Amino acid sequence: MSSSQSFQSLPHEQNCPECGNQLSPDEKRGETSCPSCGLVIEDGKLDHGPEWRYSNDPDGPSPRTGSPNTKLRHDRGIGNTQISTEHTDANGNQISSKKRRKLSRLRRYHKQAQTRSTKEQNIRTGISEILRMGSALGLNKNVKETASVIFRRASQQDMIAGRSVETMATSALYASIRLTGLPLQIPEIAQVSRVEEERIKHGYKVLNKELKLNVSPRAPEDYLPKIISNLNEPEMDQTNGKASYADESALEIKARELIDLARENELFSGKRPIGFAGAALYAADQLLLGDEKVRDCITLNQHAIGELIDKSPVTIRSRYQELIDVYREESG
DNA sequence: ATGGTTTTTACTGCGTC
DNA sequence: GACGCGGTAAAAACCAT
Repeated sequence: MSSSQSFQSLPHEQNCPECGNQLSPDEKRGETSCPSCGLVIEDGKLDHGPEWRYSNDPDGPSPRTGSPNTKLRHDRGIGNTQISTEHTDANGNQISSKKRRKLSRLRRYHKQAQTRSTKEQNIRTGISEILRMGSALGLNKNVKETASVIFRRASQQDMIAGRSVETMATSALYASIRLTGLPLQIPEIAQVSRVEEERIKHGYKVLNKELKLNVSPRAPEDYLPKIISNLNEPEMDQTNGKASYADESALEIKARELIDLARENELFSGKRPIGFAGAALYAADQLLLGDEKVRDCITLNQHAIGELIDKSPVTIRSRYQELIDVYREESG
């Protein structure tokens, strides 16, 4: 199902999705926020590169050790520190029994600190779930990291109590997917989660509200590449050829045009965005073919599109009609 | 739970191959 | 006759409250 093409993230917005003002990056705090409404777009944008210098470059940063800071570990990676059980120090000298006792005590504290609270434990399992599901869905690191950040914040604000870690982890992943604009829907995520769809939906709602995630509604365009990439999948009827116009990019461009038109005319309210995406492709195909009745492609009929986006042909028809109406209006 | 809206289901007729 | 398409009424699903 997954193709590399369909999971690319969108370019970052320069303007606030909330109020439209120019965004200002705050280097010190490592976040990009809107000066007008205070919406934080990118939080914790730190340098996660290796914290050591490669050579004896005297101008380089002072060398620090340990693995790079990452949000994908419940303790951001610093828990990798180990206190050796060897009875010798770094130079191979014996350690006194007094010091050994101290070290053993430190070791114990350290271990406790790693998973001290149940909160930390929750974050640990939550994030490992996010990683598991993310990998199953073929998501890139950014999406998983964003999901982890959301999950961590949820935990810090005591939103996990009373809900299952699984639920909130899945919901955080879905929230991250929505923020990135990936064309994945809850049913697809539920397939790799251990949680029912309804719970994901609810958890996502809670996250959205409490953390003020400010997710914009789905853009129908986001679905186009995914649908198009499935148009000529091998599992589709082999007797069906390709479309007769030049290439698929023409189809996508036309479909985008139709969707833009629909947006200008405020047709989206209440309707499933994916329906517009499917219908726009259908309409684009019709328009591009024009009067050319003969075509070797029947993959783009209402039924086939409906199958691809899991909607009925009736829905395709309705959206198609709405799209064509504004299109005809526009072009006289 | 409820009520408004959208989507689906099931059925229709029409034109084309 | 099979197929694609358009329309419709009623049922079902969905969603905000």
